[in-house]
Formats: sequence, C-alpha cells, structure tokens
Amino acid sequence: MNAGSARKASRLAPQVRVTEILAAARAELADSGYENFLPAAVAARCGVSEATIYRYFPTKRELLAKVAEDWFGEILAVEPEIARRSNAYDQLRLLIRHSLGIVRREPALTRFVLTELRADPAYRSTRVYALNCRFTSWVINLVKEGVARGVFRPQISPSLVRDMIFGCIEHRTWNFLRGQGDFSVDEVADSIADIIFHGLVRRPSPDPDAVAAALVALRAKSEELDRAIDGVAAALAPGTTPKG
Amino acid sequence: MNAGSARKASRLAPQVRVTEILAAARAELADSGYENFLPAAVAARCGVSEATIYRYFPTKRELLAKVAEDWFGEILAVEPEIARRSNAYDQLRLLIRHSLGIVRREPALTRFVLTELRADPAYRSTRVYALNCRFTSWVINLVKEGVARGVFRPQISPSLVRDMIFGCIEHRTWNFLRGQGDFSVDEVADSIADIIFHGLVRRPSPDPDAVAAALVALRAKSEELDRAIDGVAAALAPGTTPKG
Amino acid sequence: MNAGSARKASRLAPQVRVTEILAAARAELADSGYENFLPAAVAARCGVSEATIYRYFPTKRELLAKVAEDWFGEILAVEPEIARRSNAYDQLRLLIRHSLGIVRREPALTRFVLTELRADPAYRSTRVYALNCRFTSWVINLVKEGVARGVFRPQISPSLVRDMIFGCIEHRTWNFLRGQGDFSVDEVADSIADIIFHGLVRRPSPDPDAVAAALVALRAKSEELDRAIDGVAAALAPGTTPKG
Amino acid sequence: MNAGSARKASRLAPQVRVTEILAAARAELADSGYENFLPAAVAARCGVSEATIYRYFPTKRELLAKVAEDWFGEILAVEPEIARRSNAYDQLRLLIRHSLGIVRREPALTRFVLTELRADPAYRSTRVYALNCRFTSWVINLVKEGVARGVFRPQISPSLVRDMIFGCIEHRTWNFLRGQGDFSVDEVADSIADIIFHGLVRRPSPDPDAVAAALVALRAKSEELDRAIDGVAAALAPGTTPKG
DNA sequence: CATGAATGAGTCTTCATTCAT
DNA sequence: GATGAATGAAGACTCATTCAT
Repeated sequence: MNAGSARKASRLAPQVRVTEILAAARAELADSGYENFLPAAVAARCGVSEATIYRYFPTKRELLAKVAEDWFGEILAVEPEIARRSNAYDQLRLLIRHSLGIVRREPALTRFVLTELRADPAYRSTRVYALNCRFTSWVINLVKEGVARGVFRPQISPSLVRDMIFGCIEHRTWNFLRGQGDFSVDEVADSIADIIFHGLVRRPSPDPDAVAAALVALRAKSEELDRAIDGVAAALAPGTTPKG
Repeated sequence: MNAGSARKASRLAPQVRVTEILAAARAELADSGYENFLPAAVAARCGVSEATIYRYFPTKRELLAKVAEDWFGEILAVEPEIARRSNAYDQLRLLIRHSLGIVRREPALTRFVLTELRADPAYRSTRVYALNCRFTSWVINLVKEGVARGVFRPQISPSLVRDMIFGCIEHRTWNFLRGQGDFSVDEVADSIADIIFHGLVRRPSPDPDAVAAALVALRAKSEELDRAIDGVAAALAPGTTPKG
Repeated sequence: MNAGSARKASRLAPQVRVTEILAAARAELADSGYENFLPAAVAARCGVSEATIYRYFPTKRELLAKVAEDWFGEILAVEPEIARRSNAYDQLRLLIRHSLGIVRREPALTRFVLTELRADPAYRSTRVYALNCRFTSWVINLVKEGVARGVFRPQISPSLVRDMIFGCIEHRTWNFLRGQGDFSVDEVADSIADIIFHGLVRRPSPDPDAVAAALVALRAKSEELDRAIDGVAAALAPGTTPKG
Repeated sequence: MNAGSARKASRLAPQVRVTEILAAARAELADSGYENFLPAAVAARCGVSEATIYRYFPTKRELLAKVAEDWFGEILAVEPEIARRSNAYDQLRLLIRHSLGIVRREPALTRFVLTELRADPAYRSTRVYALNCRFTSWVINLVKEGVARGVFRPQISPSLVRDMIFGCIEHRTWNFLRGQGDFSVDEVADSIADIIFHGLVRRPSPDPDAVAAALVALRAKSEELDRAIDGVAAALAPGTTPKG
C-alpha cells in the first residue's frame, strides 16, 4: 500500500524501542490529551505497527502508567538539590517551586495523573503512587523535623501541610492545565511558601527569663542612675541635703 | 410494581419530566460513576425512552452539567447560615466543614466535577464554574475584610487562601473519593481551619524581633549613659579617681 | 457512501427483526461454518448494521446459541409423532431416523453443536443441553419401559443405549458433516435400529409350561394314533390277532 | 534451574529438537487446550524462539497434527496385545477398554482430535485418519470373522458396529472431556462390550418363533390326521356309527 | 542454525445520538 | 410529545507468521 514507507520498521534493541515508544507516547499524550490518546497514534509516531506497541506494553493503560512513572522518576531527580538546602524554608520553597515547574513544563502529563491515574481505585498499588509518596514525604519530614526542633507549632499535622501545599498548587494551576492562561512559577511558589510558613512557625513569645533578666538589669541600672544622679546633685549643691 | 405505569410514559409537564430525569441522572451518576454513566440507564430509571432524555437535554454532557448545577445550587443554600456567623473564624470553619460535608455525601458528583467538568476547556463558561466562584468568593471576601480590618496580615493573597483551602480539601479526600477509606468531616475541618487561620492572622503579641532590637538599643543607651555619667563625674571631681 | 442502499434499514417490530437475524445467522452459519462466522456477515445479510445485531443479542455466542436453541425447538416438534407409534421398535426407529434427518438437513448446525457448543464447559447450563436431554430422554424412557415390561434384558443401562445410538449416528455421519459423501437416512436408521434392538431384547427362551403341555398333548395324540392304527389294523386282518 | 541453559538454545540434532518441540506442544495442548494453544507457549516451554518452531513445522496446525499422529502411534502399540487374545469378546473388550483409557489419560488431545482434526475437510488425507482407520479396523475384522464363523448374525454391518462402539465411547466421555466429572474405564468398557456383544451374537437357543410355528404346524397336522383316520374308519365300517 | 523484533489483518464490541412513526 | 429501532464511527487488543541479523 504505502509504497514509499519501509514495510518493516528498523529492528531495534528492545530497550531502545521501549524508550522510543515511551517518548512518542509522552508526546502524543501532551498533544492529544488522555481522552484522545490512541495507541495507534503512538505507533504512527514511532513508525511501527500497533502490534509492536502491544508487544512491549500489555495494555494502553500500562503504557500510560509507564510514561507517568518515568516522568516521576525525572521529578525525583531534584531530591539531591533539596537535600543540599540548609534550612527548612528554602527546602520547602524549592519543593514548591519544583512542583510548579513540573506542572508548567508538562501540563498534559499532570492532567493525566490528576484526573485519570489518581481516580483509579488501584491508584495506591501503582508505582506512580509510590513515587509520589516519596516526593511528598519531603514535606512530611520537613514538617516533622521542624516540630521536633520547636521551630513549628507542635499541633501541626504534617500530612495536612502536605495536602495543603500540593492541593494549593493544583488549584492554583488548573486554569493553566486547562490550557487557559499562565502563571509565574516563582511568584506562586513564594506566595505559597510564605503563607504556609506563617501557618507553621511557632508564635515565638519572647523568652520570659531573658525578659526578667532584662528587667532586673534595667531596674538595677535605673537605681544606679538614681544614685549617680544623687551623687551629681550632691556635688552641685554641697550645703544642702537632698532629702529632708 | 407500578400498577398503572403506562407502557408509554405518561405525558408530564416538561418541568416535572426534567426534574425526574435530573433526579434519575444524579442517582445513576452516584451509583455507576461518571465512567459508566449511560443515558440509557437514566432513561431506564425514569421509565422513559432514551429519546425522551435527548428531547430535554441536547447531550449527555449537558445533562450531567445540569445535574452538577443543581447540586451546586443546593450547596449554596448554606450561604445564609455562613452570613449569620459573627466572626471570620467561624465563617471560615463553617465553609470548610460544609465543603467537606458535600464531598462526603456525594463523592460521585464530586469526582465528576473534579475530574471531568473542571478539566473541560469550556469550564469557565460553565454555570457550575460561576456557582463555584460564588461559593469560593466567600473565602476571598472573608480574607479581604480580615486584611482590611487589620486582623489578617496585609500581604496575604485572598485567592491563594482560597486555593489552599479547597486544594487541601480535595487532596485530603481523594482516598475517600476513590472509594477507599473514610474521613471525619469535623476533624479535618478543624485542622484545616486552624492551620489556615494561623497563617492568616497578624501576630497579636509584640514582634519578638522588635523586642530584641529594643533591648539592644536599651543596652546601648545604658552603656552610653554610663559613659556620660562617668564623664560628668570625672569632670566634677578631677583630683579623685572614680574607681578606687 | 453507499449511495444506492437505504441509509437505515426499515423499522421492524423486534420480534420480526429477531427472526430475521436468526434466519440470517443460521444461513450464515450453514454457509461459512462456525470458525468463519462473523456477526458482520449476519448484519450484511439482513441489510442492517452490526450494531443492530448487538441490540438484540449481547454477544456473538448468544446469537449462535439462540440459533441452536430454535433449531432444537424444531427438532422436538417430532415428539407427538413418536408418541403416536404403538411399539418401542417403531418409536426407536423413528427417533433414529429423525435424528439422521436432522443431521442431513442441517449439517452446519449439527457441526456447530457437536464441536463448539458441546465442548463448552458451560454446555450443561445451556438451554440447548436441556432440549437435547429432553429429546434423548425418549430413548431412556423407551428402554426403561422395555426393561420394566420384560421385553428388554434387565441389565441394560438406558443411558448407555442412548449414548450408543447418538454416538453411532454421529460417527456414521461425520463424513457427511465434513462435506464429503452422503448417506441414506433410512438405511442407516434401519441398521442402527436393528442392531440396537437385537442388543436389547431378551433372549426369549420358550415358555416351559407351554412346552410341557404341548409335549403331553403330543404324547396323548400319539397314543390315540397308536390305538387308532391298531383299530384299523384289526379291521383289516380279522382272523389274526396282531400280536401273538 | 538449568544451570548451563545457554541464552541461545544449544544447537541440537534436528531429530532431538523436533522431539523436544513435540513434547512441549503436547504438554501445552494438555494444559491449555486447543483454543488457547499458542505456538509462543510451546517455544517458551522449550526455551527456544518461536521462529525455531516454525523452522520445523510450517504451521501451527501441522505441529498439532504431528502431535496427534505421534499420539496415535502410541495408541497402536496395543495391537500385539489385542492379537494375543484368543476370543472375539476379549479382543473387543480390550479394544474398548484401551480406547477409554486413552480418552481418560489424554482428554485434551482427544478433544483436539474430535473437535478440530476430525472436522477438517482434509481429515481423510491426514495420517491421523489413516492411523485411526487402522485402529478401528480391528473392530471391522473382528466382526467380519465372527460373521464368517457363524458366531455373529450374518446381517451385521461391521462398520456400523465400529461406529457404535466409538460413537458410544465418545458420547459417554464428553462430560469428562469437558472437564466435568469422571468415569470408570472398566465399568464403561464392560457395559459397552456387553451390549454390543448381545447385539452381535447369533441366537444360540432355538428360535422361539420357529418353535411356535412348528407347534402350530404339528397341531394342524394332528387335526388333519384325526380327520383322515375318521375318514378311513368310516370307510371300513359303513354300517356302524363311529361314535356310539 | 537460531533468533526475536516486527507485523498485517482481523474481530468483537460500545454508545451517544437520530429520525420515522 | 414520546418513542425505540437503528446506527456510524470508533477502538482496544490478538496472533500466526516472517525475515533481517
């Protein structure tokens, strides 16, 4: 039929072919969205037959799941960088900024995960779920540590903070995910980090001991001053006694 | 069962028929979920033909949209009660609690709105969107007022608070929405309201930094005074050494 | 596309349409065999769309099962005629002849039942199975009655006779079923009926009482003859006594 | 497991490889049944590639045919034992028992032959057909000899007996072949042999009808004699009345 | 010789929607 | 107005077989 196109696609090592298919699937997902995602389209992109797709992925769903997994693998590559940050605020902010960056770079994949994968009853037995947990556990640990070190309020629920951060990111970006409008990664990251942090940190009422000590010192100093002033007064008016 | 149920559905006032269809559609959506929602099933529930459904609703999607709209209408019925609350915290908490209650009572409808309606490019021209905005605008206004009255920190972004609250509710309830596990409306509402409020309110106690700064200044001033007094003392009694 | 053919098939009462589809399916099955049976071909025969087939039959298999059921229904129409036969042999022979007639008239359907339906693990919960049992139960009952009335040997297993008859019919007709050669319904029926009957009937050893009575009568008659002969002999030779 | 099993299947003598493949195919057929038989599964069992299968067998069908052929070869190994039996009944019974034993040991292969091979239009040019004929010809010969020696009724059709035996075996075992229930080889063999034999053998006792006819004739003759004697008596003694 | 990556051609089934009655 | 028979158009998946390496 198609006289021009090679009858059979070049013979590739499985690894290579799989990579190719995954790339094509990702591109297809980005272009057409989940609803219109056709294995046949992926095959066409690769220049292979549909059956070849099914040789490497048992179902359409598995293919998409693998795409999402790989993507999450890339997402996790930021971990070392987070680890390098010295303080909780910076870590949190980087985490948020990174998440927003992901959404911004791959809206189609994000949508797929948010609307399809996550809604699946089997989601929690998914590798994507595991990877996602690993990623969001940074928040959990961060908050736990903060609470342990007394920087954060003790009644804070780490998982709630996690939900708040990622839920906020999601809500904030739905417009963009829908293909409408845009957002600034940095600005949103800063706003979120700021409000979250304020919600977390302990209201550091000043240290009572320090205050007491300061007051004692102030009073002592005050008395000293009184005496000094008395001394000065006495020196200036030698004939009279100051207090009758 | 329906003793008299004519083979042909009795001719109903359009309004009644529409109501009937909507009720059936809602029940069907709740029972089968969006993915398995079939207009045919709705028709069967009503005891009318599929074509009758299409007489009143041009598309399956429109039908579902109307179901969602009506549902949102019910949701908004809480507004007067919110308005009755005297303070911002109570209002906020009621808003959150109400939202959580909705999710809990109608997980299928919630899922439909979150995964289907919201992802639609036309979402923002939807009546559901308008209703949702109206509902969430309570948060916006609440925050704005708080800021205006100096109760909340001035740099707070109202829309961000909105996204944080509703995003958190979503994230927190996905497990339940997926049909796995459950949650306590009150507990979750309290946790969210608490952390959000802490992030919003102005520090009511003196700013510890300011206190510290003041102390530093005081100490500096005190030393300055010491030196001044020493100077005065030396000037007044040149022959004597100040400290024996 | 097909400018000439009506876009939509004429609107038929379900009953009529179902009948039409079943007839087409039967014809298709006869022409193409089970392996090549395509619902699409049935649709084409009816001049309807494939979807119409699926409106009336949930699966290809159900369609075929219904075809077989109806066919068995027709087969059972012979029952009254069997019942009219006065003796077991005639009934048996009619049964066999009828079965062979069925095979001869509908080889494709027969093949379908023998190779596909019967091999199905769910065969015994099939309606075809029930109908088949009903048909073959004639043999069972016939044999049981024969045994009860002492016409057949008592150790005969009715179900074995059934298997022998129908198994023999099958084996005898496979060549024809395969599309090779032919057979004479009457000849085969006679042969089978004959051999089966001979295997069934009691070896009726003559009634001992009757034999004894006959012998007594014969002896009496013999003595009478002796006397009569003596009388005749005496009459013919008056002067002499026969036995000195 | 296979410590040394080279990634690439070791180069085997064609004969060995073929044997290996056939064994694997047989096992696969037994485990999965014909409907689910995949050349790929055979390859997997052998640890070779699918293409290797196709190097030795041009089609899946040919492979299966060869499996069946080999199986029939094994079946025929019983021939010498049959030949050793001294009388027709024992031979017949062994034949039946052996056939039932085959069905019982290899239901999957049996099903394959019964439903697939036998239905093939080319069946009669198959080697399996030839082997099967050879096996069943024992019955034919047995019957022919019996008839020739006057042991069996002369009007018996040998091929009909063959069909009856094997058809009965088939019918009797379909339930088992379908994977439901079981049967006793010996019991079924005895029942079949018994009923078949009874259908075959000549009546050894005098034909009861003939006896009856003879009695009737005797009685007629007796009356005739009476009348003749009366006639003679009357002629000899005219003046006397026969019965005083 | 053995491989194993690649595929062509098929097949059943689904369902939102329409239109003649 | 209500019907309900009819469908167009699609879409996921299968598998025996081949051929370049």
